[in-house]
Amino acid sequence: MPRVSEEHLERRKQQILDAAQVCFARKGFAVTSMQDIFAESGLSAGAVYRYFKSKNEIIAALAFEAMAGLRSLMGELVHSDPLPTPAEVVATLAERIVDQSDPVGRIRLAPQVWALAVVDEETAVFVREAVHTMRGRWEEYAERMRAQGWLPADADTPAVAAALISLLPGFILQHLIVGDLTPEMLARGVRALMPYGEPVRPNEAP
Amino acid sequence: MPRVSEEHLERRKQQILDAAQVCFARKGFAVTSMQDIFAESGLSAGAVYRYFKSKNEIIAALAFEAMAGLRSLMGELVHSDPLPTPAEVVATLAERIVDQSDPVGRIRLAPQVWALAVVDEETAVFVREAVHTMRGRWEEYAERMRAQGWLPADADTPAVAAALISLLPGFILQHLIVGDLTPEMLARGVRALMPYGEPVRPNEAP
Amino acid sequence: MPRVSEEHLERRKQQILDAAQVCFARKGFAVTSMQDIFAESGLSAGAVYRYFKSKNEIIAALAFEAMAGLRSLMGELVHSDPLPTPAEVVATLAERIVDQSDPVGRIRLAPQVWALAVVDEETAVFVREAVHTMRGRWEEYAERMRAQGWLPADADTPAVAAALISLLPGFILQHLIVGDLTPEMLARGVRALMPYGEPVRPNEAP
Amino acid sequence: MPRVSEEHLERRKQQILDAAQVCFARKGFAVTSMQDIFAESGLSAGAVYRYFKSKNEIIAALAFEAMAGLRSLMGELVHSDPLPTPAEVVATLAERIVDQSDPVGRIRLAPQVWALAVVDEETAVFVREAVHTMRGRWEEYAERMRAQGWLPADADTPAVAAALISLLPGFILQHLIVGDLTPEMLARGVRALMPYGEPVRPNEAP
DNA sequence: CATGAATGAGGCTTCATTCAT
DNA sequence: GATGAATGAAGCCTCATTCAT
Repeated sequence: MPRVSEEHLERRKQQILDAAQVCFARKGFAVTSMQDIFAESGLSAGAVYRYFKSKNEIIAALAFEAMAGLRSLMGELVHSDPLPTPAEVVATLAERIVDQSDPVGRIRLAPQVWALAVVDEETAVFVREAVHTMRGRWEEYAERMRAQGWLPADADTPAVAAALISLLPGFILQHLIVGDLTPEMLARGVRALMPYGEPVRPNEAP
Repeated sequence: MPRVSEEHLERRKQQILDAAQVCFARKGFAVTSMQDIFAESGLSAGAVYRYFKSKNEIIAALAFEAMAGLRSLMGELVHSDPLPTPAEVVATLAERIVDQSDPVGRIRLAPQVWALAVVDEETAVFVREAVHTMRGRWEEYAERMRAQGWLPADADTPAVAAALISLLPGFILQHLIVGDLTPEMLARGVRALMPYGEPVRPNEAP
Repeated sequence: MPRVSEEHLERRKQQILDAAQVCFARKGFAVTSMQDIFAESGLSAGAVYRYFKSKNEIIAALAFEAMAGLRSLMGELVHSDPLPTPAEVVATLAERIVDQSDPVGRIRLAPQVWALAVVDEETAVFVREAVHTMRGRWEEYAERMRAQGWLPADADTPAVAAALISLLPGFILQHLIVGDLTPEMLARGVRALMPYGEPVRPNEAP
Repeated sequence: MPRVSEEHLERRKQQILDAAQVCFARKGFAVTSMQDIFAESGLSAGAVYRYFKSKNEIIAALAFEAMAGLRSLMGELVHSDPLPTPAEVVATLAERIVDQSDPVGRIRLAPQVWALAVVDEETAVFVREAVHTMRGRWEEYAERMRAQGWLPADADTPAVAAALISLLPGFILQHLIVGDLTPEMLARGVRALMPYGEPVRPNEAP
């Protein structure tokens, strides 16, 4: 029978995660110290450790959130009607990504999580999970493309999904690190390469 | 053993970098300790510090090599004759990437470097540099695509380059973390989306 | 044990300074390791570093105290009534110095501080400050000497102050290093050279 | 049967001592590393270690030289004719000290040596030795003072010597650290306090 | 004789975590 | 529940010294 309300606990937890997120986005998982998180959250060491057993648990929670965020990003697009072109889908996603990449935005954690997943099996597990879910969404989309006649009847839709999904990390990195790639530009490139719905197909083989 | 040859020095430096590379690929920049590198290289602390002023300098050297490696990967492809389709280019690159992703392969460092670049300006500098060079190569390729009639005459080739290059990080991550994406599968997906050179274009707009 | 009293904190700080003082008096600033201080204080590394940011900060605090100690030594003497002779003043100061030169006495740090001040500007700053204050006191004394008729009316009292103050480092060093110079002996020498208040002046020029 | 001439060895040794002296004067014994000395001397590690068994041996050699230098400073003054007043002696010595306190001057080592002597018995040994020799010189001087009638017949000449010698460290420190005490000023102060040879004694006792 | 690469103990400091209050 | 002082292992790096060449 908890003395404090469930929501109080939840609020505290979120307060810690928010602070940690700011720190991690600023300095990365490794360089951020727990003391940084104490300071940013305004809580004491003991308080933070009441809600999270370890720094790794905070990282894991945030890594999970970051992946979940990416995953949820592409939820509804699949079912839009009429079927958006790949350029349109990509543009929409890229815009959402840009929205979340302010200095404290969740997206800034994505590259940290990927790097961690390469060397840490525990992290790899739910990155894989997130990728699989996302691929599922893209597969549905690829199937609608095929139904639309945008792909051959025998097209390998999982492969198409994998290819389309591959565009996103590249956009995120170019956006976060290089900083000069806009959603519009990406969409323009994709549209040139995959001109679905364009009045004239320019790329007929000779 | 003083007065050693220039190449001895170079060999030592490489010995250290190789050892560090193994450690970093295994545990990441942050978790790898200098002791790990001493042990892996078989050298003493003092010896390593004769060649590199700090752990950061080793990381920087390796990060640089990793980006340079990625960059050099796509050197000649641009000039192949006849012009390879995007699917072919991507397949070739993906194969090279796979070749280099064994436990000690340089590619395993790429995600670490990206993560670092997001929070460390110094690293960001040469990641940017590498991206710009790579984009240059892809732009040449995009221009050849246009010349070939695969892109509209007014196609935004820098945008096309940015879009195509975006595919690679996604492949690397899916390959390293999820492990189930092969070069062939990626190529299949790309070919379905960009069927240049196919006898019949299936995806005519209605 | 959080939320401790202000005085607890102060006590801890003093505990550390006391331990450091013992170590420094025994082995000098350079040879004393932080481990020595941890052991002597009975505190852990982390505890010590909670109160002092670095070894240098401990040295600085102690160096400051040592100089402040010397300075405060000669506070009241100046205003004694009737005016003590230089020999009396010097004897009194030397006695106090002897009192503080037991193995844990602050005076043992003075030579360390002087040595440091020669090569470290930061230390030099407050040694200078201490010297200036002390000279001020001696100048007041010199002025009373003049008023007493012990100095010519046009005597350069700052110069007299500098000369008198010069006797102290020499006494400290001879006491600490050679060990055979007592306050009485110094006073005897000074009295022979400056026989103020003696019934007969023996040193008339021919 | 040495392959190289005796004087070559001596020259090398001096070359090393000179370099070490520069380093020590600049940064102090503790902060100066052997690598600093290698660099300053232009010799290799092996070369330096051929002439000195350890860093401590270099310090000892230089500490000895520094004390010997101080000692030799006051050699001939004692026998000057006619007998110089204390103010004159002190002025002359102070001038010599100033001459040697340029950035690489031997005098800058004196405070280092004193500090070392307080904590290191080996150093203390020859500082004591130097002090004793110097006191011997000052005693001769004090005896001449007495013969001159400047001191009472029963004056404790060793005590007078100790008192006079005490003035020097104070001058050295004020000169090196505070920087505003000139030989002239010191002499003025001493003359006011010990007006030997002045036409009129102002400080007659009542 | 000289070189300078190599050693490795040990120095200073940080930081995730605990627990008495 | 909350606090924050305390812990101590471990990290990075320096440096006096050696010795193969």
